[in-house]
Amino acid sequence: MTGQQRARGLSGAVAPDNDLETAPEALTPEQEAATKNQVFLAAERLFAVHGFQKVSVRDITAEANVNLASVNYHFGSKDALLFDIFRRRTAELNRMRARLLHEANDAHGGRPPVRAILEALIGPPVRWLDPNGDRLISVQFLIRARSEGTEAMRDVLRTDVSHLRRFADALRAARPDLPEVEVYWRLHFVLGMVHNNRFAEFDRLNTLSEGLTREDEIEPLIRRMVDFAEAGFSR
Amino acid sequence: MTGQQRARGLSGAVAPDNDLETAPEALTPEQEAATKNQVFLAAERLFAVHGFQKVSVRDITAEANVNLASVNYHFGSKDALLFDIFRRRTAELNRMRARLLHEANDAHGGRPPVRAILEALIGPPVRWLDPNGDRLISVQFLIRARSEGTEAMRDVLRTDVSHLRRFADALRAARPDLPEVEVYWRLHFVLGMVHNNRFAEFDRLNTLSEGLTREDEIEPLIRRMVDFAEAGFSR
DNA sequence: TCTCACGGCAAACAGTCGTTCGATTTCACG
DNA sequence: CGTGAAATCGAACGACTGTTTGCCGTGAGA
Repeated sequence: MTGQQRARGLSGAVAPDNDLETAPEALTPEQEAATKNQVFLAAERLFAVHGFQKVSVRDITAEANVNLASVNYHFGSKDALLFDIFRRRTAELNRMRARLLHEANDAHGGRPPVRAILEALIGPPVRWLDPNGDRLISVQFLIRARSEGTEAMRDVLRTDVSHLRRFADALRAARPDLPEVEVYWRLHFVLGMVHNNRFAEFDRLNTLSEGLTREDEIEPLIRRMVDFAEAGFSR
Repeated sequence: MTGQQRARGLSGAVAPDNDLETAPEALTPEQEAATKNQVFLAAERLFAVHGFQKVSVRDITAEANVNLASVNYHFGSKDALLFDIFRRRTAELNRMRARLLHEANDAHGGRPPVRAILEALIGPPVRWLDPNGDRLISVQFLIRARSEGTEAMRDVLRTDVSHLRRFADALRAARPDLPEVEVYWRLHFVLGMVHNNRFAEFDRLNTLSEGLTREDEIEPLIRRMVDFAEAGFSR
């Protein structure tokens, strides 16, 4: 990111003809309460599209139309803002996955088949890819966090596997005939499939297939991924 | 990356007791010819481990024990150095894959089965993961380039799919019964599996499996990946 | 009406970045 | 030995980074 313009407060947007009035341009309640949220959303969007290191605090505050100091005032630091976004989105995704896994447990007497487990694992992050939803940015952010995140984020990713363990346990229960280590490897492969759903990879796939692939058709994509992964588990 | 020490020439490493001699410490032939190569290798190693934006030119030249200006003198710019590494390693990988695909063609009368194609696609980059080899850094660099690369690198990745097209064509020939679009999607899934083989992901997998998974056993890993992918293509 | 904590603001801070400069050294070649 | 091109050197440049500072306007509660 190169050309950035000075972040200006909302009062800077008044029409230039009422200079004498100099009305303080009172902020509406939702506006003044929304500054922190505007920063949050602008940062998530910019980070998701351009990457973490390439987006400066000035880029964020300019995009959010707030003052430069807002990031440090509301979040403490740029890294803390990053971690805040990461933590919230990760929690949302984990909650969604856990609920689907729980439902699969209920529907299958505590022992869901492989396919139901994979649907709970793959479905939520892929459903977030829907361009008609408002989650596309969030999932791109999370995918990026995996390779470009701060030290704190990488620590969480590396050490906090409690959520994944529930899926690993469920898969082991569904395939007790399989050596344990094989289950872990196949889970790793499935996660690789999911994490590969970046904008750039879709672009490349579209170039290769000459427009045949349509990543905006979400449910068919989920079905394809679950089909592929289930087949991978079938032996 | 924080603490960097001033890059010093090789003459700075002379023993301190022969100050009077002040011999110019003549560089051996391989040393003087090696400056560009030292920069290349140091940069590849640092980029592979820490990421592109986090490594400064000063970090590189300090690691390579050369002068700060060497990067710009020999490569033009930091981005050009990055692109040079990317281009060379990509060409090597593509050559290796193409050779295996060619051999598979010869061995199967021009129409290799899915498994042979997948082995040519998966084998080379995973074989580079061997910690006993000298390619581990290169493959980690290439994986990182995929999400953190410069604009020029992303352009290449997005538009130059000529190499992948040979694999897509081979897979379509091996599975003429399959709708074309399904082949492209499954190829995308396989590539996702391959690109997920990062240090951080292995760390996470090891935490999850409590040390059961051994990513340094290369051939078993290749077999697992090909098994999984072949099964995914089996329907 | 006064008070005060809160949030927004412009400006500056100290540090790091990639890159460039001019001088010096090196070394093959005549 | 002398010459010139290539390579290396220390030092600096200007731009950009995240963060901090001091000031100001606001509005709810005493």
